This record gives sequence, structure tokens and C-alpha cells, in this order.
Amino acid sequence: MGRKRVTLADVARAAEVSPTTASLVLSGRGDELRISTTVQQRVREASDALGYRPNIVSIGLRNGSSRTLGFVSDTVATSQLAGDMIKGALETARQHGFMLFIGETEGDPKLERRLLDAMLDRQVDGIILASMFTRTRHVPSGLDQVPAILLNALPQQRTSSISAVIPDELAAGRAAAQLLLDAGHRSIHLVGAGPGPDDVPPGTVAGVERLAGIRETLHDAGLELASGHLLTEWLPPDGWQATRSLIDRWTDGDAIITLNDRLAFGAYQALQEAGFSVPADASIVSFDDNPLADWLRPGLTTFAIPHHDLGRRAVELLVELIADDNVPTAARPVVHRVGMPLRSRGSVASCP
Amino acid sequence: MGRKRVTLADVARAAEVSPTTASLVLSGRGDELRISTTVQQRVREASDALGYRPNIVSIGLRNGSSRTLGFVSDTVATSQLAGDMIKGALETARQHGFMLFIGETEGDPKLERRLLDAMLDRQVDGIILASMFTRTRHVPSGLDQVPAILLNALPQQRTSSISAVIPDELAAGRAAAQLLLDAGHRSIHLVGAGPGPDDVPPGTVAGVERLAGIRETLHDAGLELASGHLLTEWLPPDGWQATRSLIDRWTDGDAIITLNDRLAFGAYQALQEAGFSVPADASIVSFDDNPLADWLRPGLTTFAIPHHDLGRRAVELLVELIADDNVPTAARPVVHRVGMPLRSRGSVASCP
DNA sequence: GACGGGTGCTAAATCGGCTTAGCACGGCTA
DNA sequence: TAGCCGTGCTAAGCCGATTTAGCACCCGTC
Repeated sequence: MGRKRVTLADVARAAEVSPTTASLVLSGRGDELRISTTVQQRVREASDALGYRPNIVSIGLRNGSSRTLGFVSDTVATSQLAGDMIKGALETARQHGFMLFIGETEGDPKLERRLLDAMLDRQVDGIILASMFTRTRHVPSGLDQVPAILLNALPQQRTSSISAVIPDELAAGRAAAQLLLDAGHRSIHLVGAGPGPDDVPPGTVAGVERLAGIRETLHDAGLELASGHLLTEWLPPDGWQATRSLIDRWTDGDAIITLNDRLAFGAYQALQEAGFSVPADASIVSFDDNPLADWLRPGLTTFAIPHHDLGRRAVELLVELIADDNVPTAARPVVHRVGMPLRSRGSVASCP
Repeated sequence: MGRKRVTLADVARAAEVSPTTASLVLSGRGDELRISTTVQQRVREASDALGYRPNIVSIGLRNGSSRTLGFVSDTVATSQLAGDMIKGALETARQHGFMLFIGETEGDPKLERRLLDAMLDRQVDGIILASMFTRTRHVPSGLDQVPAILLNALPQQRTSSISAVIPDELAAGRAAAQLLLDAGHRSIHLVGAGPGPDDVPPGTVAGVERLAGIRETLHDAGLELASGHLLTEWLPPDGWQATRSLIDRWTDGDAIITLNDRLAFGAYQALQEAGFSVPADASIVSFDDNPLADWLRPGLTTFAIPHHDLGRRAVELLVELIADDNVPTAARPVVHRVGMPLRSRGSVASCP
């Protein structure tokens, strides 16, 4: 193992020119600096023959860049939901010629500090600080020294100069309610939070905003939630239980909004056990677009967290920041909201 | 943005010593090279005061290491199933002081080439080539120049000198069959492949080995599969359909092995629709330990793909390889098999 | 035939750290 | 008084690239 890599010096030697000349030719500045066509060709041939590839580490040392970004996420970056986010980031980074360091803090601030340091020690050009569920978070020190973006999170500090990318939960909440209204439903039950604006599990931006959007739209239509079920956990059993309690007082034309797809999964089970059929007896709309939404029968109509787009957008913004860093612009922090697309499947029916 | 990082030279200046001295002190060779305690302390104080952190890029340039590994996966590295694999790799890498570059090829050999090159250009110390489902694969050129490990894949080339880490599918197949035998079942249906040893969707190592293990164990007990259902797709609808066709000729004491959990999900639905109850009327064993296995009611008993352990093991081996690279050992390629642990939930019942 | 100007290439510094070789100084021995 | 040795520190080269400044040569001009 480990035959040495071909260096610029090797190419120069093979082409019988100085390293300077070789560098100029290969970096395309040959004409600019009046290297003869003959020599240019000789250098290029030597480079090809030897299979020369520039050492990015060395270039980075020289000009202070590494063509590398750091992606630090708080919890389970590699969970199902988050995978697409990383994937979007990965793809976009590659398109811009960047590689990505991935790190997971598991919510441990010390670990986060260590990861950030390890990345900065490796001279990353920028950092994405990602959260698995939308929340406000403390921005660690040092991130003002380097281009950085918050992904799926908002800065806790007012003074922070860091921009953020988040899903547009509020708009999705509005759209979910509107979808059911358009289908003719007037009695809408919420599973996961509500009915009041503050009946929300603590610390979830998504819960607050989805609920707010739903309430707004209903309010505009002169309606209120028929019922709300504040749940601190949003897992299938929680959805199952809440839905069971709904069944006793069910009326034709009722509909359910579940605040995520796992709750909907539980709701499906409860309805099925009660002999209800979706969507004939009960329309359901949900959020997240968990893979299982597509496996359920009928398919679950849900507003997708745009993980892929979130990741992509964060990298795009970061790359812009890095480019601007050379020509410093007095950029103010911005919150970018990415739309949550509707995945329309079979769980909503029109109601006469 | 971008106040410059503190360099060794800054520390040396602050401590009024030469960069050499500062380097020696901070790298712990101060005593060895007879730097006085006074000076050592002065250097350390200056270093702390300025918050000095060595530039790993520079160190890497000097001694040809980067404390960085590359993790290249063929498809959807960031899918739900694969997440844990990356996570295991990430954790283990961190424990050894390495960072990980992540890359996804989406099955495109050109992209794979580009990613590998991009990583090698950044002087990674080693590379993990991961596959999302176990398969044999071509080992791209250049990976013999650098320490490398195949993860969840076997080298296609006989001559390849690269080691591999894979799940022990064969043992899991045996264990699955044994589990049902121990519960008293004698009539076992297989959904996904079989009944013959070659009735397997093409290209899946998991299918071949799981089937082989099952058949072996049944054979040792003097039995054969009651039926087999070769399916080229292993999604819920496929499992649903195969199971429906089983229901017509169902006998008490029959049991089902599904070759993955999504098939089992379809099987659950089909059984439920037919009024069967799991496990009273039908025991089911499966493979993968998909998250939904735990959400089903009753919970699905399944053999987990040890994603986390696979990732961990791959990094451990790679780190060893890198260490040995300095003291070259004539290491022969090895295939490491990682056990698939049983997740015993409620889908298997004893049969009188 | 000295001088100006263009042409074609290269020496040397630089990035930030590690490492080898060796300098300067004092004390001790011969 | 020269030689030797130990102590405490530093100069300088190196890794692999980029970049600035400038050298050598030739041609044409007055």
C-alpha cells in the first residue's frame, strides 16, 4: 500500500520545466503569463501521463480554503427523517465542489464543541448546524468567525448574526386546514395539540406553528377546532388512544388532523378496529410524509417536511456566504422558509 | 467574519521564544529536548491565553496524514436503514480522533470515481466503501493505494486484497427457522423467495443466504418449506398479495417467515383483513428490524441488521489498517461477519 | 552600441506546523 | 589555556502547492 502520489514537482521534472511553470500551465494561467504553446503542451502531457491530481490540502494551506464544509446535527442526524436533509446537503455540496464532514452531537454540548473544534481544526470553509426537529437553539461561540447557517433551527440569541433555514410550518398548518374545509368538512379534530393556542408540547416549533396555522385558517372561516388532544409524545400508541376517545362522539363529516404521521398511523389502527373506513367515514390529514404514509391503505395525505430542499438550501446559502466572504457584504441574518409540499394520497374524501 | 486563527508563530511571539521551542513544548517533547520548566510554562500560558489550536491541515501536509476517513456508499446512504450504519461509523471514528467525509454515489460509477478522487485529493487516511444492501461489488482502482474496507459488500474480484464486513445472514436464516421449530411449528411458509434454493431475486446476497439458512435448518429437522413465494420486490403490497394467497390453504399451526419487515407489514394487513390474529392464528418471523416492526401490533419478531455494529466494525478495522500501514504487516483480506440479533416481540406463539 | 521593450521562463517567499542539525554558553577536566 | 561536554535553545529545511518579482535573452531604435 501507499505508492506515493504524483506531485506537481514530479510533473515539472517530467516536462523539464520549473514547478512554477507547471503550476501556471495547469491552473490555466499559462497564456496570461506567456508560457509558449510548446511548453504548455509538454506540461499537460506529462500531467496526463503521470495522472497528476493536485493536493487540495496543500492548496488549502496556501490560500486558507479547504473546499470542505462541516455538517453538525444535534440528534440522530442519520435517522430516517434526517437522511434526506443530509442527502440534499451532500448533493448540493458536491455540485459546488465541496465535501462534507458529518458530525452528530446527540444533544451533548460538550460533544458539539469538540466536533466544531475538530472541523475548524481541519479548516472547514463553513459550517451547517442542523437540528432534527425545528427548534430555537443556542449558537455556540466561534461560529461568528466562520461562515455558518442554522438548519431547521432558529438562533436563540437575538444578537446572533447567523442566518437560518426552516420549513414553513405555519403555511402548512394553514394549508392542512384549508384542504379539509375545501373538502366540505366543518368539524375538525386535532390530534397532538390544541384546542387552545398554547396547548402544545414544550419546545416544538413545528407544533406551535402547525397549530397556529390551522387555527388561523379555521378562524378565518368562522370556525374553531371541534376538539384538540395535547400529547407530549407523538408516537402511534398516542395517536391510537386519542383517536379511540374521539370515536365515541364521532359524527358524520368529522375529520382529523394529526400533527405527524406516526400519530396518523395510530389513528388508522383505532379507526380500523372500530370498523371505520378511511376516508369514507373519516378524512385524515397529517404532517411529515414519513415513509409509512405511502404504505398505509389508503395512502395518507400529508404535508412533507422538505428535508431534501432544506439541506440543499442551507448549502446554497453557505456557499454564497463563503463566496461573499472574500468581498465582504454587510449581510444581515435572514430566516429562509422552505415550503412543505402536499402529498395528496387517499385519506381525504369530499363530504357532502 | 474571519479574524485569523491563532498560529504557532503567534504563540511563540507571545512567549518570546522561537516557533521551534513552542512546537516542542506543545507537542510534549519539551523535556526530551531539555526546554527549561520556566520556558515551557511560559509557552503553555501563552498558548492557553491565545486559545491556540494546531492546524491539522498543516500537520497533515507535513506528515501525510489528515485524521480523516472517507465513507462512500452506493445508494441512499442516508436512508433510514443505513442511518445507523453511518452513525456507528461516525461514533467510532470520533472515538479514534477521525472525522468522516460522507459521499453517495447513487449507484453511478462515474460519480463514485469522482467522490473517491475528491476524497483522495483531500488526503483521507482511509476509505470505507459501503453498500446499502449486501452484495458483491466491483472494487474501483486506486483503493489498493490506500487503506480501505468494504462495508456490507464483498469484493467481486478474486484478486482484491480488501477486507469486508457483512451481516451474518446465513446464521440469521438458520436462527429464524429454528425459532419457529422450537415453538412447535412444522409447516412454515416463506414469503419473498423459495421454495427452491435458487428461487431468489437476482443480486441479493441477503436473499440467498437467508433462504439457505432457513432451508438448512429445516432440512436438519427433516422438513421442507411448506411453500415459497419468489418476489422480485419486497414491499408491503407484495407481502400482502403473497399472504392472501396463503390464507386459502391455511392450516392451524402454520407459520410465516417474511424475508424482510416490509413484507411482514403487508402480511399483517392481509391476515387482519382475513380475520386472522397474530400470533394466535399465525406466527410470523422476519428480518431487518425496520422501525415499523416495533409499531405493529403485536410487535414483529425479527432479526435485526446490525447496522450500527457494521459501521463500527468497519471503522475499527480501517483504523487498524491505517496504524499497521506504518509497520506494514502482510495482512490478508478477511471477511468479518457481524451477528444479526433477534428482536423478540409478540409475533411468534407456541403451537401445541 | 547603449537603451527600451517585449518574450518566456524561473527563483524565492508563503501558508503552518514538524524535525534535524547545530549553535552559544558555561563549567569542568587535562 | 585549550579541549570537552552538557545545557538550553534556535535556524533552516520540508511537506505541495501558489504567486510575486524579476532574470536573461532578443529585437528594434536612435
